[in-house]
Amino acid sequence: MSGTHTEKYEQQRREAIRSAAAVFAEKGYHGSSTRDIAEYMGIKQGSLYYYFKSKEDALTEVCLYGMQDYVERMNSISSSDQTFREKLVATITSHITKYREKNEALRVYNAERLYLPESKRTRLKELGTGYRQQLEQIFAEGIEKGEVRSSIDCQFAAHAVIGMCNAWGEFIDRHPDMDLFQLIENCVDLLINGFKQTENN
Amino acid sequence: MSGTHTEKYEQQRREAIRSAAAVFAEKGYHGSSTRDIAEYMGIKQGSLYYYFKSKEDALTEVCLYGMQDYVERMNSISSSDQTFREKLVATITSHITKYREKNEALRVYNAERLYLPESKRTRLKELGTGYRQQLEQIFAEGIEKGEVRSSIDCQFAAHAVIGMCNAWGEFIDRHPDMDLFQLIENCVDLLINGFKQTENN
Amino acid sequence: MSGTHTEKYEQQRREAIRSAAAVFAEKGYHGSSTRDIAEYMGIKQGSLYYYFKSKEDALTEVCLYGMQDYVERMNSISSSDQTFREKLVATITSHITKYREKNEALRVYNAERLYLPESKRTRLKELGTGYRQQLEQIFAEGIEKGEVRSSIDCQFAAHAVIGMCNAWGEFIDRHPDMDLFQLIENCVDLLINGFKQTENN
Amino acid sequence: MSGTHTEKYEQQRREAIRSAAAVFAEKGYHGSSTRDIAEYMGIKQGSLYYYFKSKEDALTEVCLYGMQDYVERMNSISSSDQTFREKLVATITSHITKYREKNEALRVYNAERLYLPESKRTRLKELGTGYRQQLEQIFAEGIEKGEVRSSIDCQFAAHAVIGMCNAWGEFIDRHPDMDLFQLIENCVDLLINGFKQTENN
DNA sequence: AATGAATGAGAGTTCATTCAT
DNA sequence: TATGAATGAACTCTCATTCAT
Repeated sequence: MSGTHTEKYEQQRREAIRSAAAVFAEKGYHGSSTRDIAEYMGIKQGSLYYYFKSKEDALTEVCLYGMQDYVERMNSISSSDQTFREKLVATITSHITKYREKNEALRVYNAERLYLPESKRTRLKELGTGYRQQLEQIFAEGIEKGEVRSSIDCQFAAHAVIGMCNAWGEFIDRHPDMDLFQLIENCVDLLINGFKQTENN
Repeated sequence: MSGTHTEKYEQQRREAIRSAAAVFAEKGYHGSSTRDIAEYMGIKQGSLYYYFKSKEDALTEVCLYGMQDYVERMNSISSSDQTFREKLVATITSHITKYREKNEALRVYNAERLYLPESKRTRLKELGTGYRQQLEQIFAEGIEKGEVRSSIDCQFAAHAVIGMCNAWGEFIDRHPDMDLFQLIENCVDLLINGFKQTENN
Repeated sequence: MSGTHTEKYEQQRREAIRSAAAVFAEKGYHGSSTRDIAEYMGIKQGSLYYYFKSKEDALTEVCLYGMQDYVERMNSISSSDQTFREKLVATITSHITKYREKNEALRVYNAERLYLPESKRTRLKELGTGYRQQLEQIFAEGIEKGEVRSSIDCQFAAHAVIGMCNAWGEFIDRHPDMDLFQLIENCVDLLINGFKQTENN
Repeated sequence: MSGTHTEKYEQQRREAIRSAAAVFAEKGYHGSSTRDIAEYMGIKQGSLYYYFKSKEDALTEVCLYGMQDYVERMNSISSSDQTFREKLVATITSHITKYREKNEALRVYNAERLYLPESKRTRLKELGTGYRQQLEQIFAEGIEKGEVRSSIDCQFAAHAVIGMCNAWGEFIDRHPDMDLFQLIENCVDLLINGFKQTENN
């Protein structure tokens, strides 16, 4: 891909993806027009098609973009040698702060990816599945080390963490004044206590 | 409202709301056309306007409809004389099973209400706030009775429960074979343990 | 088809087909815009889609319309009990006068049908083939009765007649003052002499 | 024209005309994009404008190119000292084989020239008229020498030959397996017999 | 000699909405 | 109570064309 295009092109293309992310995040995929995106970017509508083959293509790119470093952070968390608790804290922190960093692309991924046709969703699904599996693995290790009670279903646990983070993500997006530090602490507290080893279990 | 219209009209109107809910839930608000809704209902596109002033009006009605008995159930749970645990179980069960009963209206409320202009959202906000406050109250009582540790922030707790239920709701909607009983049990387990009184707290 | 729509609808639809025929005939399929057609018909662009599913659909209908009574006339000629010469005269007359009657639809069929996807062309092909085969049959009879020399290839003959008529059709369309009577006579003369039995053949 | 440009330029320009011919022939004038033409030629869209002032200009050039050696051949046939029959055979053979040689430019001339504005069509008309007049002259000579009956209208005859050849040209273009030799023989046979002197005429 | 980037106009199509019947 | 017919605005997308480099 790089090599076939000039530096300027790639730069503008990234800009286009970011613009699409911002607009989709605000108005939703179907609620956004290509003119909206172009205007946000400061070019004319028709010129968008120099960077995207179609509006759907734009959505695909935004979703991929949104997942990428999200997944990368999980890779590094998962492969580190922290304890279960530390890894869980890191995961939650990473996930929630991404929303505060206004990572519109991730929100778009969560809210709009289902509008993509199956064929364009395969790569996205792989990324999502990869993320979840690493989180499951963290829980599995937690059970091994006795930090998590063995009755916990790792799949359930992973989904629950992700779901809760996304829910809070949406929330803080609409409440910009919220104290993230306190929120993360509360989440960690809830989840750690909810999953941890108990005397009689 | 009632009184000016015949019985049949009201009946058809409810049918129109349910149709709109079904279509919005499947395709999203902007992705749905008024023709889609009319077709789903078995009437012609123009006839919809006999029941809705506009498409936006339809969304408003759907969201209200989606919230109504959801909130009502919470009213009866909240005012019953069950224990904290029982109330939490009832809340989660009510919330999650609503999704399995294909309560499309609730999904639409969660996913699309933000497309409504502020003015049309006031009543919805009141309902949502009411729901959350009752849930907060349940936690407050849990703390009083020593079933929940006092360090828990009731607002946080309520939001967390709602967020998690919605997340699972979306999930089971895409996984129709999932075992709801097990899921609810896992949720209850996580939340009860996550919030409950501990020795040193 | 009839029965599902009102009388007015069918009437307007026919009007739409005629308008499309006129516009396509003048500017070609790709050179015509749906706005052109609508304007010609005296309605607004968007309203066209009440009568056609797409521009391509309009082309299909025009082509079918153009072939229909053209083929019907051939049916009646072919099944009459005229002599070979009379049938040939009738065919040529019918074909050429259709162009003078400003049967734009037939011109469109000839010039633009290849832009239709294979799937939409089957019915058209059948009609065209039917027409040609009846003409071939006329020649076959001519041979039997000794009016056409037996060395003539009926397929070639039929194609030649059709091709020549179309060529003249285009021509007279651009030369509205031309004397059709003389032209038809010349064509008949050429073809009859070209195909007729000779002493040494 | 030559003199202001290098050799390479003229070479590339001819290549551009041939490319435009090929693309126009396949998709029609309005159905072709300048990008199609450029791609066919192996250059970029914008670069086409180095060789053509506009798309319309390209069409003009293609039509001229298509007529040129077509007319030249007629010149040499017409000025040779062959018999009427020989000249007719040569004309038909030349015309029909041009289509098999995939002379796209000629097809484009026939199918698309009417899209050009009057002003750009004068030179084309001259060429076409010249061609036809030479063919008329051949018939006139045929009458003089008693090979064609005197009642024949030379204008009609010339048009008829051209029309028939074009019709078959289009046909063989869609039927690449057809036996050209047989076809030409049939055409000659039809036309010679159709026009020749008869006992009683 | 050729291109990358951009544009403005216009294409086909959809759709919320209206209204006479 | 419901519909057929129409509309106008908006939409996604294409394309001929320009021009600095």
